[in-house]
Amino acid sequence: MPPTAANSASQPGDPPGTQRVMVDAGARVKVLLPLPLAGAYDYRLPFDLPAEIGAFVTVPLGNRRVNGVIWGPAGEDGVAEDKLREVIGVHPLPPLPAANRAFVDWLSGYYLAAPGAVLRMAMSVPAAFEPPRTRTAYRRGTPVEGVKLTAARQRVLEAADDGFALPASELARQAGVSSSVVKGLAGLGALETVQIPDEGRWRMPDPALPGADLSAAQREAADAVSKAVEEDDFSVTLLDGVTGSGKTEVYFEAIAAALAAGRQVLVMLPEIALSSQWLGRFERRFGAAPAEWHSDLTQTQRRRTWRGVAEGRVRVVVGARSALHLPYPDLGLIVVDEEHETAFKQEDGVAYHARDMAVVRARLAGIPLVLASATPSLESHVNALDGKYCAMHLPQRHGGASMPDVQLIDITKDKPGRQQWLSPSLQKALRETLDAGQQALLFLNRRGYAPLTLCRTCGHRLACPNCSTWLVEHRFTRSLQCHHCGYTGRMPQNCPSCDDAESFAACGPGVERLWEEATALFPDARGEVVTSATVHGPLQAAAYVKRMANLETNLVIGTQIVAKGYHFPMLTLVGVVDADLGLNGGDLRAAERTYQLLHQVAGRAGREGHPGRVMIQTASPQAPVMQALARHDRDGFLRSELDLREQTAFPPFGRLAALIVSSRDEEAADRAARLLGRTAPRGAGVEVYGPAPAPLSLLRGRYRRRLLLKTGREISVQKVLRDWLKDFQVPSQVRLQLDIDPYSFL
DNA sequence: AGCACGCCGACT
DNA sequence: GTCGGCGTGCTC
Repeated sequence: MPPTAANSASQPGDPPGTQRVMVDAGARVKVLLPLPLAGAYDYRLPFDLPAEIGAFVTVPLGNRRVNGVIWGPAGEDGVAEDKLREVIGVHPLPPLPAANRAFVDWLSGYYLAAPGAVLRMAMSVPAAFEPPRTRTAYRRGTPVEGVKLTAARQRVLEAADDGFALPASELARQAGVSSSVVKGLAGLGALETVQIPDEGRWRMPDPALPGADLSAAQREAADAVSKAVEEDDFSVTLLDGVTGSGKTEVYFEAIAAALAAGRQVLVMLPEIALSSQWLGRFERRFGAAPAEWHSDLTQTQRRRTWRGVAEGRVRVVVGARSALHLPYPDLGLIVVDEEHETAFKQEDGVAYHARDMAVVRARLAGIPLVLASATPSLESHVNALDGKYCAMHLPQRHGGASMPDVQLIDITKDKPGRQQWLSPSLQKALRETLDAGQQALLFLNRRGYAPLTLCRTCGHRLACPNCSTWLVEHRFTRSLQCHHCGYTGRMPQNCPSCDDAESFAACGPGVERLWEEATALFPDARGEVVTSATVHGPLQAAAYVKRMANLETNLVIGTQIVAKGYHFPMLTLVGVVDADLGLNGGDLRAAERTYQLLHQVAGRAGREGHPGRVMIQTASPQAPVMQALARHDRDGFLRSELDLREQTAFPPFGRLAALIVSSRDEEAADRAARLLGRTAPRGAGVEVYGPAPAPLSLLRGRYRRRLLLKTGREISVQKVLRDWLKDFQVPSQVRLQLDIDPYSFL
């Protein structure tokens, strides 16, 4: 290749969609490193090392070598010549696609994060840059005299006759023999052993396989999203339909269209680890499993998938937030299922919202995006109302199942007994359901036995040593836990304050305590507590699903992990024990989240001919969110929430950014926060609240102060923040975190 | 993020 | 006297 070639579209073996833009040989180049540095560093590209923009390279940094990406030409006016060092090597990989590079820059600019910190998410697999591991494979060798040709051996040699090297197991499978025959032949020299790269084999999902029978409404929506895929331009479709209305089948048709066009597809699910039913449906529809991307993968799986995506061999990725950063050379469609889920908001490291960034990624790549939800977020709902998103409604439950009857129970009137949490009417309904041989679910979004333990003698409360929170008693594991920092201790015998024995009183219910109450009331029930601790990982989830399907369990007491995913036809009663739980805390989205969560839990009740009923225990049955749940009036609820946000100029009618100042030294955190408060920007459409102690004023041993910046919709919070912080020196031992569009107000 | 440099406590 | 703690600062 001529080293000065300005452009070349692609190279042989490149995945489709690859654009290679060469950098001048010998030129200065900007190399972005996956480190939290202010910007890209300049390096010299050696004359004998051709490379293109986006190439993955190794460069020297201090006394070590790091991998990075050529971000572009640098010009001669960068860093001093005597500091400039040379690029060491170029990795034999397709370059990071232009859309990915633009995405890194965009995300970094929007969330005010170092571009290298964003790139790090795209380069999270160090092993991907190392030469592939090899595995032993077998192919035809030169014929050897004196080898006894049994029938089995004959078949193996025939299977190997095409000259392709195959692993022993694969060759044996083709020949219909065991792999010992293959290894035996290799030992005799009749087969040649070679080392082949261990790159993983991906079966192609087949879009031509027949899809599900679609209702008229589904057909219309499926046609719309498939058309969007064929138009191959940026668009957002909001698929809005209740649980069971068949959203998945609809967007499967969009996936089929993208696959038929030879493009890659990304499907984002909020909690991929618990989505085995989804994976099964995909495999039945397309005849092959998608590649998974989530935090439970091994290093080897990560390497294979990362490279499979980069080299275009992986066609469909289903993953959590981080799947957004994989180096797709030819992405043709993104689907975000359960788009309202707060799990899409990443809180640690770079704080970003994966659903919002999926929109950006689609826009930068010029491809369609499908958002699916039974309870769309207010933001998406507004965008649909404004015509920015194309809204497709799927009105009915597919297959004729009716919506469950929702009944509000006023617990101030229909009172549970002392130290009890099940109201008489919910108890009665449970009795009826169990007697009818059906299943019931009690939902309480609180792990453990009791959220607070205090000493009856002196009033001392058991608190976390690292956080301003109460410790939660877990009786099953006989421990005390902090649900924020992971602190675990043993339940003390005596009060740590007054040393009185047996003086502890549990306050309030957790699922374990509810289980105690329920099994005392219904000794015949086959009850089970389901939380992230008791059902951890796909195996335990599958075991739980099996116990439910076989009616081995008929009473589930669970936290929010039972809210989604699984459908059990005999589950006909859902009891929400404390519907008001999520409404405290002054969170902007508290009511919205409560609606989404409870609607989802309610959707567990009744399916396929068994009508379900839902009983919601609340102290404020007149609250708009409770009324909306009872009347199935989602749109009315969204309207009232929207009005509220508009009056208060909160998102999406205004913009928010949070500044969290934290330090192990409380005084230092206070000083820094006060200084920020004094230099806060003011002006039309700009308001700053605080500093105030953050809702968790002590978290993981750090004291936290918080300021909130609120601006009008037309004002860029990023610009205001940049101007504000331009001259602010963050003191040592103080950390300043920025959270643009904060969700959690903790 | 690493890694070196640098300035104060307990050890071969 | 050194070994080593982690605070601070730099890496093209």
